Amino acid sequence: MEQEAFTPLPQAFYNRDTLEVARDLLGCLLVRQLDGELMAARIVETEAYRGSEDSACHAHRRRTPRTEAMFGPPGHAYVYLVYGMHWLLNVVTQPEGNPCAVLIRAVEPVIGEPAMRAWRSVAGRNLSNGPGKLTRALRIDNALYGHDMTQRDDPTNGLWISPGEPPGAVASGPRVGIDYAQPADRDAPWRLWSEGNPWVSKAR
DNA sequence: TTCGCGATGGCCT
DNA sequence: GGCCATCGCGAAA
Repeated sequence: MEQEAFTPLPQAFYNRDTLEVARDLLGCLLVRQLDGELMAARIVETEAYRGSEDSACHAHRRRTPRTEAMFGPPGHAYVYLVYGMHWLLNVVTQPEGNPCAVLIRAVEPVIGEPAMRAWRSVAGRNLSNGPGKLTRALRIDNALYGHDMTQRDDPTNGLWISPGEPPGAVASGPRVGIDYAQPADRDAPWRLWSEGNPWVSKAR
């Protein structure tokens, strides 16, 4: 059964140090199913956001309705809107109550690329080489806020991550767009990507 | 190819 | 009222 190849990563995978999860997610498959149609894309770029100790993390200051999902169990989705128009997908990490997450910043289409392009008609890698681009290609928005990505509860619709092949080499650098953070957090090399992969987002 | 900038809305002060 | 974990357009080169 082909579906066997797309088993969701278990909660234990996410219930670890956030930076380790961010690294280990590289090469894994982000899987989206809509009305039975399966789409999958390899994760090639992530960023770690490390809770109350990280001034770049949305949950750094206090618990609010928006960041509620980050305080929940690991393996659930934290989805939010940025710049008034782009949905960004994060996966919650660490034990419940510790508000950490990994932002998925770029993916490489593997299965169902035509379906992604049918929904989002842009040229080449613009399909999914950025955090707001991949959510549009895979049709991820606020409806998936708090979604449990460790289970397939619905046989025809869902969002989860399956194991994949680790990249040959992992590169790292400062995270994007967090100039407001404390210098130590702003400069921390917690953005990780598959070295040499052309689908990695371009730093502006 | 790169650069400059407008769009757009929820959250936080 | 200001600030964004961004994108895509048009212009310049």
